[in-house]
Amino acid sequence: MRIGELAKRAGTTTRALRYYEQLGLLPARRAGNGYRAYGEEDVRLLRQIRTLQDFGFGLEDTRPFVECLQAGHPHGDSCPASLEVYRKKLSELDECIARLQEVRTRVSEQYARAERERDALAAGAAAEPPQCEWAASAAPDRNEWEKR
Amino acid sequence: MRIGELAKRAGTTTRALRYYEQLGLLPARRAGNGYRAYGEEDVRLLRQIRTLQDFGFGLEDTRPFVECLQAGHPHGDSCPASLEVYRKKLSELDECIARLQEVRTRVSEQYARAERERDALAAGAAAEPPQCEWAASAAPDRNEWEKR
DNA sequence: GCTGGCGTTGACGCCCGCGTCAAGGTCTAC
DNA sequence: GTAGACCTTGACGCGGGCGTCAACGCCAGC
Repeated sequence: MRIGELAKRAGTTTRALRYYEQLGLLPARRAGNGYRAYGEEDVRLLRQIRTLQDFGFGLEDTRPFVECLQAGHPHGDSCPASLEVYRKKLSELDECIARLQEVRTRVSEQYARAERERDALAAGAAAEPPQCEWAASAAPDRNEWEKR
Repeated sequence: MRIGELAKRAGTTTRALRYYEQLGLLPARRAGNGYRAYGEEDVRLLRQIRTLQDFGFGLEDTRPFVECLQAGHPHGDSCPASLEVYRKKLSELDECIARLQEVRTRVSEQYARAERERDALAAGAAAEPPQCEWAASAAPDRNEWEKR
């Protein structure tokens, strides 16, 4: 199988495959004409990589899985190093989720406060609706709360 | 106030300030010698930027807040455009958190499965210690990872 | 023999928010 | 006058995962 077909079968691009080879993931044999030559096992490797990427793993994090498959194990996660990556990623995910939830809380607090203040202003304006101009200009200048 | 002092007071660096100016956030007056000159109001702008950045806002997302302050409003979020950014960010956060939780679930499933298989192998190895090779290779090919 | 579709390597581009260096100008203190 | 602490602009680097182009080779079909 040549690079184009492998890319198609794994749902990626030739550029990505060459990049993986450059990283030392997914090395390729060469045909007589210099073309890269792949086999069915490379499809598995590649699918393993893509699956982990979908999970947000970086390419380096996929390396233990790939090496595990290359070593002939039934799954990419049949090796201790892969399990270790799982554990690391799970704790990273937990940390990340917690951080995002904390941020979400704080942002929504800010949003609620800002809306309350906006509504308070609108209510105040509605309470004393049509005011003559000199009265308006004599009132505390709403638009210039900031002294410069 | 010159750039170094402003940076120190806002807890950032001169490089960041120059970058903000380049983006059109935080423009600066110039002193006679060409040095950038800042006032107290710039401290407020900068603190607004830094706060939002801590929330994970991109610099462009902070622009409405900064412009709102520059327009003389009491808070960076006193303007509709800022509220709109809040809303957009909240929905982005929700989406992101949901995605991460989904991923977390799937990764932990994979992890659990991989550990079960490891333990099963260990138990099997302990139960029938020396097994012939053809029997080991006849193991059932349990769930494939994923395709896509 | 020519076209077109594959393949090859190499190199630069992108995004974002700066860090870091280079080569110089300005101001203060001794 | 000179050290050193600040300032200026400009330019390149980085990380991750490729996209995209250039310039060329290989091979099948007409």
